[in-house]
Amino acid sequence: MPILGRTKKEVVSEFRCLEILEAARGVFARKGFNNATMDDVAEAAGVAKGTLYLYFPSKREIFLETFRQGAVALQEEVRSKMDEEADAAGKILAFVRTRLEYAERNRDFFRIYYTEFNNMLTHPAPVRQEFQDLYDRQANVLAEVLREGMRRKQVRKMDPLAAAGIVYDATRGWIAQRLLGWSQSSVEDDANFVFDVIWRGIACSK
Amino acid sequence: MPILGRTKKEVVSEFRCLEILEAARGVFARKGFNNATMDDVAEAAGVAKGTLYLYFPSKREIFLETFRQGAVALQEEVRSKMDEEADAAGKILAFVRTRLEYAERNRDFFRIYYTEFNNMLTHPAPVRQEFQDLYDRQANVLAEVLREGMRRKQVRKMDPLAAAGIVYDATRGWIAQRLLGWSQSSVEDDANFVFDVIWRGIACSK
Amino acid sequence: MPILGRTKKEVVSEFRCLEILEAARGVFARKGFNNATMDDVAEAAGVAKGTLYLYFPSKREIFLETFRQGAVALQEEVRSKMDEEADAAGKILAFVRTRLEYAERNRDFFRIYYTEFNNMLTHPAPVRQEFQDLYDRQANVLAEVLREGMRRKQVRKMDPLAAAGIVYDATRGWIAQRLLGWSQSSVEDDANFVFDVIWRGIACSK
Amino acid sequence: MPILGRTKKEVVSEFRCLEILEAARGVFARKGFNNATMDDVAEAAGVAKGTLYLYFPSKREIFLETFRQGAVALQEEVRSKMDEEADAAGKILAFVRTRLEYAERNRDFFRIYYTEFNNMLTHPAPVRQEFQDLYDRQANVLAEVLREGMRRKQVRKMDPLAAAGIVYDATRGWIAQRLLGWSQSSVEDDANFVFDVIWRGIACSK
DNA sequence: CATGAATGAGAGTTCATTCAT
DNA sequence: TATGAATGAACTCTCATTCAT
Repeated sequence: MPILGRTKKEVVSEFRCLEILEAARGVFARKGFNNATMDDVAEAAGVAKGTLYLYFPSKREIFLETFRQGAVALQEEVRSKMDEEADAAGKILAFVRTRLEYAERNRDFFRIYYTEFNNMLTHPAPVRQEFQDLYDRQANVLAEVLREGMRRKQVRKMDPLAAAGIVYDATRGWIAQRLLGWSQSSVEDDANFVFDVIWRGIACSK
Repeated sequence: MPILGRTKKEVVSEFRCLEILEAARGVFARKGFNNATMDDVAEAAGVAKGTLYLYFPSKREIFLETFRQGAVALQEEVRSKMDEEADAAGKILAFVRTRLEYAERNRDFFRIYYTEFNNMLTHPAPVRQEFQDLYDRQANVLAEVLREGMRRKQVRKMDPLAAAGIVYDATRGWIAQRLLGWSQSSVEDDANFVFDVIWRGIACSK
Repeated sequence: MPILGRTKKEVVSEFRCLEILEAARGVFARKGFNNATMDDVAEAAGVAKGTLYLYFPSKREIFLETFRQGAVALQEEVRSKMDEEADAAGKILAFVRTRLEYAERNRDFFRIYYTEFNNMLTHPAPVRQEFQDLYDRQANVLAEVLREGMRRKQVRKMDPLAAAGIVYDATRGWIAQRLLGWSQSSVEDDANFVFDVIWRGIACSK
Repeated sequence: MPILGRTKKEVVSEFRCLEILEAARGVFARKGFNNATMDDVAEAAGVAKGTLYLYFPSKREIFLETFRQGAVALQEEVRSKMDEEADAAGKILAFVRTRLEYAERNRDFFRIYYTEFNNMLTHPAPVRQEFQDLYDRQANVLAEVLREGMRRKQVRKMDPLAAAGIVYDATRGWIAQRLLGWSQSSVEDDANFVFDVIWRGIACSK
């Protein structure tokens, strides 16, 4: 008896999926993709090993979904926060701060993100495109902001995609440092610091 | 008949070691640590599997040595180029440019560097310290340059280690982009661009 | 639906365990511990190699269990038969005869027992104690019987443990000879012969 | 220039052989056949691994020679001591005592003897006969002594080979106990004890 | 003669995946 | 739908033996 276009079964199934992904995220973050076993995931999820294969076709796919989920959520949160801001400076600060905050709230995801992102970009062709798209979209949003900023003379003339790359990398690197416990400051302070340096780097000198 | 304190055998042995590392570097870069097998390495090196174990005690150790070698060489090259420069700006540009150049010449090493560096930092305790030290040393050199720059009023007052982190990450990120083929510019141009943004970000505004 | 406190699964699992041990016993008896491979055992048991590791943590542990099983069963059978007898002579005859009979019925076990017992006593520390205990217990039972016999003037005054050693070794040696096919007599006759010699050796001369 | 039918080369070669066997005996005694490596043996002998193969065709053959040597020496010593005695009792005591003494002086050999003797008897056909012969010869000497004793009414009527087996096994077992450190008595006392029990077991009751 | 670097078959063990229940 | 016992290919590492020097 379909309700709101979804049967009860579908709801249960989706819920199970999420439970598994939640558990998997923790396991992958703790052990890394290769050292995590399906037994680990099954145990963490409280289901039998075989059950995992009812919801996902392979270990790799669980992993990727775990990753996708976090990446999409991150991206949406970042875009939404950026949208609330009016100018380039505000948007870029929002970009940096939101990512730092998200990382703080989703350490498991970010640990995966850092340990496996490059892996995925460099090695096995099949998934590569999907994640490159994810990056591209994010970078393009940033580039668009910068382009607009240039039009308004707030940002220096430069390759917008290149500048986006620097914003991205500086943020990314800073999150890694926080994850490794190398920063004692608040997220707020760190975000402001990174933004400050970057913004001076790309802003029109008055 | 020892020549210059080394017998012929020692020379041959060391040469064999290097051959294996060379081959291993390629394999690890192509497949990643976990997916590379000792058979792969042996075949690439043109020796039998057992031979690998005459020169290295384990797969892990081959990998680490591969890594160490590249990291140390990189560090030395960077430091030497920085030493040739007189002031903070010159030294930082040297830092960025030398790393980009080195990456260009040692793509295999950098592919490993990116895919496994975080892995090592986050996961298996035993080696962690060694590679953290490597990073620390590099970061400290950079921080010292910045500190000196601040004293001379060339660099704004800020946490030198934090600033070093940004220089480091922006460079690192840029190299990744080049490795992924996302930049069409010359190393020279890219280095100048990254330096330009960073330097404006941290320099004393006139 | 648990029956008698055991689910069907547990029964099956235990049965599988026994199947594997049975097969392993044959393999180890035929080839010895070192020359037997896990492939051999798996094939003999009619399961895949990986299955062995569902039931036992290592080759060594399969072997030891194989051994333990036989040794414990032997010991219990011997002790029970000895208990049925009233005096030292009867008990010692029971000791000799039961061991010979058991060996006849469990040739595989005894082949292992002879080829690996000393091995275990002399070489690898970890298991040693367990098997030494097994021997000690058996020897002590025998010694106690002899002590009682001395009290009743049926056995000559002598070190009971030393005498127990001789009973033990003579029996052990005789079993080896039977296993090697060097005796044509019946178990009964051989048992009587060994007992006769030993008993005259240790009994009080009238 | 052959002297006494042997060239200098042959003498050196034989000496080298003995050195290797000496070293091998220690290694095999300490680690057992399977766990001893040719590297171990080479190192203990102070030669290169390849050299071992100049003198022996295989690891197995070194081991067997090690064994043969000790077994033959033991047998000769035992036979010679028995020959010095006039009657059955004296000869059997000589048998027991000489073996115990030899074991005391050649612990390495006996450790091998016990850990591998059965191994060789039960498992790999090719060598089996040789060592069975060794046992047979010894047992036959003993049986002959007993037969003569029976003729002289010193020993009870019984199967001489069977009785020889018991003498053999009791002695063998006792040596094992000494090797394991389970006896505190002197060799002399132990020999007398074993002889005493056995002799009463087989002697004509007056 | 002596060496020891090189070999490669083969060992024990792991684990993603399947499938009968 | 859920299970988990079973699978077997693939892994790292060992070591007796060979052979160019």
